[in-house]
Amino acid sequence: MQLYKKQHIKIYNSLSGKKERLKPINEGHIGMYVCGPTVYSNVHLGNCRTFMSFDMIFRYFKHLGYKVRYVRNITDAGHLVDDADDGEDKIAKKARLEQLEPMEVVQRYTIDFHNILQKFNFLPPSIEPTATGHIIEQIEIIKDILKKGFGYETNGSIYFDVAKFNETNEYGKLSGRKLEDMIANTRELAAQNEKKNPQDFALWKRAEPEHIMRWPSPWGDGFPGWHLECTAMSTKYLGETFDIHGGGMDLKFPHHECEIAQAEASNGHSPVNYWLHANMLTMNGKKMAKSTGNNILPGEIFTGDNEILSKAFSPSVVRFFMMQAHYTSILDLSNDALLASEKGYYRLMEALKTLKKIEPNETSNFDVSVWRQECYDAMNDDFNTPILIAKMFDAVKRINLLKENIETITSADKETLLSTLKGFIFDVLGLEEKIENVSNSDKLSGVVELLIQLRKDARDNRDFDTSDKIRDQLSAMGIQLKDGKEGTTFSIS
RNA sequence: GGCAUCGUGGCCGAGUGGCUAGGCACAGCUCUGCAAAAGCUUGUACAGCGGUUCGAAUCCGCUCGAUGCCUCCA
Repeated sequence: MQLYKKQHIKIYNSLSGKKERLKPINEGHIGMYVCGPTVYSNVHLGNCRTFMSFDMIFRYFKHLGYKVRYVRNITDAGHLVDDADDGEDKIAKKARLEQLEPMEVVQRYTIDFHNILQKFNFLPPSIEPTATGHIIEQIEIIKDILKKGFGYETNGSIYFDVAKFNETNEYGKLSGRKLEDMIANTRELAAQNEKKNPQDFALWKRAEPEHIMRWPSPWGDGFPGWHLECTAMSTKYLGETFDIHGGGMDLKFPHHECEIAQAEASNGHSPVNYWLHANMLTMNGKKMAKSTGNNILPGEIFTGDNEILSKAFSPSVVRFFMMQAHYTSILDLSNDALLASEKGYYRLMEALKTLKKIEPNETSNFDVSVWRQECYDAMNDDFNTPILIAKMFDAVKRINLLKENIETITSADKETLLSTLKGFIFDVLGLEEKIENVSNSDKLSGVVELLIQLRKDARDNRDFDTSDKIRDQLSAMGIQLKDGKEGTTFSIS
């Protein structure tokens, strides 16, 4: 039997503001769309947190046995830099600055994006479509919206008529805004001459002669508006109504609001059953964003090459750090927080190694099945990874007690404990065991074992100068010796 | 200015009415030749002020503070 039949998930739906029981449209199947990156610069750590949250959610669905189609797009066109009326495409701007073809920019940063995600041990999405690959679909949606009377053309650009839409639908329901308030609070912007109302947004923009990224359309050469690509690609691959749409909190308005409007205008019904929004990663208490310069690149964490860091941190440590906070909470990055996570992560990994070596007994005094269900309960409650990790540490404590022969465990319970831990730590949380070069590791282990033996000999002879020298110098190299009842073991950090 | 969210012990961070979250750090003890590792013990925190309640970190109001969105952004 599939796990999902027993484990029932509640998720916080941004649209209703409540936790709701997840009921997929088709039993056993989940369709999920997440807004991907705009590939005009290196992906920063804040971006990674959002994608990591949805990677964890994707992993948990798969763990439960769901068949998931996970679509995460690449925005490689259509993102305007300035106000829509005199905007320039973000990709095209970067291309001009760097004297590159737009697609050269796209290629460079798409590769960077994939490299970073791979280091973080992300699972690839089922489909990773690009905006430029779906111009035709986008044009078709615009035609449909025009036909239904929710759009209008001005000088070769098409805009969405928000006021008209709001007569029959509710624009602003996702972000808790009312159109009247938005109108009352609109800032005075330069000439909005092409739009009927400032709230209207572009579905298609006319391309000026100097504009490099351009496609033909029934309204002349141009390029699609930013919000449209997600509607086009999610509809194409997941259908007019699908289960889950995710993205960063900052996309709630206007991007996701506009997606809802486009889909409702064109299809006549709501596109998404559950809206999920991942919260921001801050640094020094401020949002991380490319535009403000307050950001850190993943590569800088892996090398320690940033002024806020005292050392380098591995991708798994960063992942563990992020998983210790709930995805809907703001998380603040600091060197101290990373150091604390690193210690905890190593302790968890050590316990896992220890468990493999535990000799089983006739009885257990640890109710593994109760603990196991508590782990699922944590994840079923809106993917509460901090609670899950607390449960993992409950197990760590038990394992260390087993090591000390204070508690006992049966062979069957040991297997359940081990497989559950591995399932959550590696499959769901996506953490990785430190992978050492195997051949080097074998040789190194032999050398360390030899030194441990020499140290033991020295200690037996009460030659503590020699024994301490071995211990301290190994420690200085990052090899820690641990004296236990069953002899000495070591770990390499 | 408008709309949201949030304010938890030294640090990070769970927790929506009564029952020990967890991690890191710190202290004491056990173990140890001394350490480390591991185990045990200790911390009575919920921005402030009022209110509801037998009882509130948790509900309501106000104040203060922080952040996000309102313009590209995960």
